[in-house]
Amino acid sequence: MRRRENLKKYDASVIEEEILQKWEKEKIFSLKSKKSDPKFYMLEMFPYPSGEPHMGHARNYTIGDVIARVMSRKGKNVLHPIGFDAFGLPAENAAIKNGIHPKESTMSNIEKMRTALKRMGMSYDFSSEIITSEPGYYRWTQWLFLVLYGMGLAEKKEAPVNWCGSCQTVLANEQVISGRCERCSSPVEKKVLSQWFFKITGYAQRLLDDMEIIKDGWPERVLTIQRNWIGRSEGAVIDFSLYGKDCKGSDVTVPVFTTRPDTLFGATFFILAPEHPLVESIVVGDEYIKEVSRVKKLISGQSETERGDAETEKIGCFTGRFVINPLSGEKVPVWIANYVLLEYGTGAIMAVPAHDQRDFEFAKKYNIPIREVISPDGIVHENTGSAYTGEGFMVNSGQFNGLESVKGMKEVTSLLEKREKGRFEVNFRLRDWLISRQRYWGAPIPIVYCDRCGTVPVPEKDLPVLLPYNVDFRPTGLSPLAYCDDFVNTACPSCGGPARRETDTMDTFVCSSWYFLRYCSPHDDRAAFDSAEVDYWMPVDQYVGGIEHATMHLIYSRFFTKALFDRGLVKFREPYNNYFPHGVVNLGGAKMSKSKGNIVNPSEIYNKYGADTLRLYILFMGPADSPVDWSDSGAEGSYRFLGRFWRLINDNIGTIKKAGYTRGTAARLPGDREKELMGKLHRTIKKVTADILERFNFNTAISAIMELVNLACKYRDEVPEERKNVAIVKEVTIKLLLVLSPIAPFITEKLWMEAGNTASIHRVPWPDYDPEMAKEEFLTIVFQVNGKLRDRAELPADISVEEMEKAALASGKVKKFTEGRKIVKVITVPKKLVNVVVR
RNA sequence: GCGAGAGUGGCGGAAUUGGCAGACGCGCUAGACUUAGGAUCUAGUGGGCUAAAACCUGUAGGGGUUCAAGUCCCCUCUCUCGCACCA
Repeated sequence: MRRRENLKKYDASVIEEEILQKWEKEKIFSLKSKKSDPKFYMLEMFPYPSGEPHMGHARNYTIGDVIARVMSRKGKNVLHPIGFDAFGLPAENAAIKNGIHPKESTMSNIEKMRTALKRMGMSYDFSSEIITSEPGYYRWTQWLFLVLYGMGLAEKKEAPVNWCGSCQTVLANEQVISGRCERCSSPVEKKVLSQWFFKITGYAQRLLDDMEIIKDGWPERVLTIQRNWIGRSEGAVIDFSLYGKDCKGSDVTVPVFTTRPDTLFGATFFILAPEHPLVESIVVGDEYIKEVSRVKKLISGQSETERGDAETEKIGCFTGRFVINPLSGEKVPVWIANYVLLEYGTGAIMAVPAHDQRDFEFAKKYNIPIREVISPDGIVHENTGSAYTGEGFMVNSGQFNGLESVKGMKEVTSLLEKREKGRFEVNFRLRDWLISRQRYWGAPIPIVYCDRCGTVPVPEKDLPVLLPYNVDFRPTGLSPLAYCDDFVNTACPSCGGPARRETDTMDTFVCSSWYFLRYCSPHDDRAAFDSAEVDYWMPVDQYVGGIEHATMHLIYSRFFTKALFDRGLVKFREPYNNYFPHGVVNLGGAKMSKSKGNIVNPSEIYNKYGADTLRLYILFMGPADSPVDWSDSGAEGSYRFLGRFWRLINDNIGTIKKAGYTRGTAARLPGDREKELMGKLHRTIKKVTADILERFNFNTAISAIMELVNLACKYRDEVPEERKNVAIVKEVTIKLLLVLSPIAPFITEKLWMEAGNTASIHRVPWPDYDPEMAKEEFLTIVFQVNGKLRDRAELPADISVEEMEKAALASGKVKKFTEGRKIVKVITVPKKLVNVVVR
C-alpha cells in the first residue's frame, strides 16, 4: 500500500472556512460578467425567512447554484439573485406568542439564512439582495397595486370568501386545500365580506393560451395542474323565467350555466344554491318559508369540507315556485340543494336527473320525475339505475328528436340565442384572486376612503404607505392596523378632507408576483424596475422551485406579467421560459416536520461533513424532480467519496510536481491504460455537461464523475510512479477538478490552489470534450441466439457488420446453441449486438 | 370519480433512440493494514442450482407485438400527486 505520511487529511470545516474567507475577500459570489455576453437569468424561488434554511431549501438552491455556475463557466452573463419573501403570518404569530416584533424576528432570521446560504457555497450576488418587507420594496408592490387598480384589475367587492378562524383572516381560493387552510390546516368557513380582489379571471383564457409559449420549458404535469385549476368549460347560459303572477318578480329570469344544453328537455327540476339572493325574494307562503329556512339552516350547519365532499348526502327542498323551460314551455319546480354552489357558474342549475349522476341521486331521493332525453341507441328506455352521461341521440326533445347529442348542443343553443333565451358561454373554475388580509405583517393596500370622494387611490408621490411599527397585532378578525388611529386617520388625497385608510394588508403572494423584475435593478429608487435592465435580463431563463406553487405563485406571477404587458410596462408575456420543479426531501418516508420531530437540518450536515458533502449528497440522492428520502449513511458515503477525491488529486499533484524536475517522464507515449483513462475522461465531460444542462440529472452526472475517479485511482495505484504519463495525469486532474467544481465548490477551489493556481477555479471556463478522444476504441459486442445472451466479445469500434457476424458465428458458445439447428437469419446492430435466429 | 405520473436487488437509484438489466452509492460478507477501527485498501454481493464453471430464472401481476421488451400495446393490482357535488 502507498504511504502518505505527508498528506493532509481531508478536513472539510478547515478547508471550507478558509475558502469562504478567500471568496469574501475577493468578492466572487456574483456570476455577472459583461453585458455583451449572452445573458442567463437563473432564479430559484426566494425563501420565506423562517430561520435556518431546511433541506428543501438546500435542495432547491443547490440545483440552481450548479446550473448557474456551469452557465457562467460556459461564458454566460449570469444573474443569480437571492432575496427574502419576508412578509407573512409566521413572524406575526411568533410575535403574538413571544412578544418579539415581526420586523426584528424577520431581520434576524434573514441574517441566519443569509449566513447559511453563504456557508453552503451559493453563488448569489448578495449585494443585490431584496427584502419584500422593506419600504424600499413594498413601496413598489403598492405602486403595482395602483397600476392594476388603474387598469380596473383591482376591485373591492362583496363576495362569499374563505375565512380561516385560526389565522383570523381571509384566504384566496388557492390557499384552501380540500377545505382547509393551506398554512394551519384548520377548516375554512365561508363568510360574506367586502374584500379586495385582483381580477385574474379576466386573464383565464390567456393563462391557458400562453401555455403555448412556455410548453417546451415547463413540465407537462405543471401545465396540467394549472389547466385543471383554471377549469375551462364550454357550454351555454340558459335563461329560465320565473313563473307566477302573484309575485312582484314575475318577469325575473334566472340564468343557469350548463355544459349540456342538449339535455334541456330533460330538466325536470331546477335548483338554486341555498345562498342565492333570489331564494329570499321568491319563497312565499308560511309553509314554504319555514321549510326553506329550516333546510338552509341545515345546510349552513355543514362545514365547507363536509359540503364540498361528494360523499355527503344531498339534501334540499322545494321552494314552492316554478320556472319556465324556455324551449318546451314546461313548468319546472324550483328547489334548493346543498350540492349547488353559489360561486360556480350562476349559482343555479337546471337539473337533468337522467343524465347527471348528482341530479339523479337527488331526484331518486325526493321522487322527482326522471326523463330520458339522450339515448345511446336512439330508443327510449325506462328506469335506468344511474344517469347516462355519454353521448347519443336526442329523444323526448320535441323538434330535436333523433339528433345526435353533440350536434344538439349547438343547435339547442343557437335556437335559444335566436329567441334571446340563452347564448354560448365559456365558464372558468378559476376565481378572482382575493388579496386582502386582516393581518399586520404585510404591505398596506394603498387606498383611502373619503366620505365625499369615496374610494381614492393613494397618489404615487405619497408612496410608500408605511406600515406603522408600534401596533397591537393580536388577531381580532380585523386588521391590527384598524386599531392604529395614527395610521387610519388621514387626509383625502383628492379633496383634503378627513378620510380613513384601508387597513387590510396584501397577500404576500402579491410581493412575490413581481420580485423577478426587481432583481434586475434592485436598488432603483425611482421606479419598480428599470426597463432597460428588465429588457436585458427577462424572461427568467431557468426557474427552480417547488411544484406546490403550481396554482398559487406560478399562476399569480404569470397573471401579473400579462397585466404589466398589457399596460406596456414589460415586453414579454411570460415570466419564466423554463421551470423545473424539484422534489421534496423526506425523512423516514414522511415529510420532514417540526411537529413530527423528524428533521435533519442542512447545518447539521455541513457542520459535520462540510457543505460540499451536503451539496454532493443532496444531488446524488436521486433525480432532482422526484421526492427523496434523507439517509445519514448515504451522506457519509458522499463524504467518503470527497475524501477519496482529495487523496487522489493530492497524489496526482505530487506526481506532477515531482515530474517537473525529473525531466523525461512527460514524454511517454500513451499506452492502453492511458487511452482508456483519456477516453473515460472525455466521455465523462460529455456526460456531465449534458446531464446537468439538458437533463437536470445531477445524480447520474455525479456517478459518472465517481466512475472516472475510480478509474483514475486505479491508474494511480497500479501504474508505477516512474511509468506514469504525467501529461495525462495532469489533464485528468485539472478536468476532474473542473467538472466537480460547480457541485463541490470548496474542495475543488482548495485543491486548485494546491495545484499552484492563484485565480479562482470558478472563473475557469467549463471544459469541452474532444469527440475523437471520447470515442471508444473497442466495444463489447453482445452475441445472442434467439434473443438470449450467449457470449460477448471486445471488438474494434469500427468493425463492419459482416465481420461482427463472422465473429459471432465463430464463437464457441454461440455454436453450442446453433449446432444442429437451422439459422433462419442473423440480425446485426452496429456497435451493439449480433442476434442469431435459429429454428 | 376525473386527470397526471410511478412500480427495477436488503436500500437510494442507473439503463438517454426497443438492443449486455442492476451503472454509481449505501448496506452486508470476507480479507489486508493495524494497539485498535466506526479510517483506508482489496475481493465478493438479484435469485436458483453449483466445489467451480456451465445453465436456468429475474424489472408489481397477467396477456400481446417483436429476431429482441424494464422500455411499445391491452387488462389487473398497488402507490404518489393534482382536481373533486364545477353543473
